[in-house]
Amino acid sequence: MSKPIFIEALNIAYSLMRARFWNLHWWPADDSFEVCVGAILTQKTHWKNVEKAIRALKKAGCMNPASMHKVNESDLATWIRSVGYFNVKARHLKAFVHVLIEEFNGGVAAMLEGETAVARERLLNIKGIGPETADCMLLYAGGRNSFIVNAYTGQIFLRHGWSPDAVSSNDLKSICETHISLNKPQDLLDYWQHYYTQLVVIDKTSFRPRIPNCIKSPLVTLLPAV
DNA sequence: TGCCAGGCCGGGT
DNA sequence: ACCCGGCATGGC
Repeated sequence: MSKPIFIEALNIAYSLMRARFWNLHWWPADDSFEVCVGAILTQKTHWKNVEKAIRALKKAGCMNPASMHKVNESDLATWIRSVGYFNVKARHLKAFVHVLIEEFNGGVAAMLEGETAVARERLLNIKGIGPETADCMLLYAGGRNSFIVNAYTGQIFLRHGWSPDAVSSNDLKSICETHISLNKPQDLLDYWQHYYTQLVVIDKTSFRPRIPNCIKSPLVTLLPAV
């Protein structure tokens, strides 16, 4: 298992991000089912476009497990058109609600219960749900302690020298889950929820990863670049 | 105008 | 175990 160069930075970074983005909350949704739907819709997609689709689903009376299970896939696709990849995403939404209804009686909480690793594996077995989507569902809809690693996380960690290059997403996830910690475990959920949100927001506002050695992150103005 | 968003799947080496 | 094309609209 590879290790980060500068483990302390992971928790120090939180203080810096928190100071900058004070109490940034996520995930924007009315209930846990909507979190899951949003997680699938936002794959490689601007959240603005997801908002449109969510409004359309609500207008169609489809933003609940039972209705979404009943409607046909092509109707679903027309309502979520604005997110792009609407045909595949309609199929993935149907796959998700199928399991949700058939195995858990439509209960999102029930689906995300139990051993975290087991619940996560259950999600990953559904076509259209990969690591990031599963962890978003667990962390934001299920209130489970599953740290979310996405492309941004790796880029930002690499840029600051917090992880060696070529660290896999799985390794990065365990590194974070081991070292991004608190003395009070009961606050860990909130901590990890903020952490992911802030990393995404930082990257959206300040940095495009395709320029190598780019030093523009707001964190770098506070922490020396490695 | 062209580039790219809060990924994931399937098929090919 | 990686690598890559496909999926597709909308905003800047």
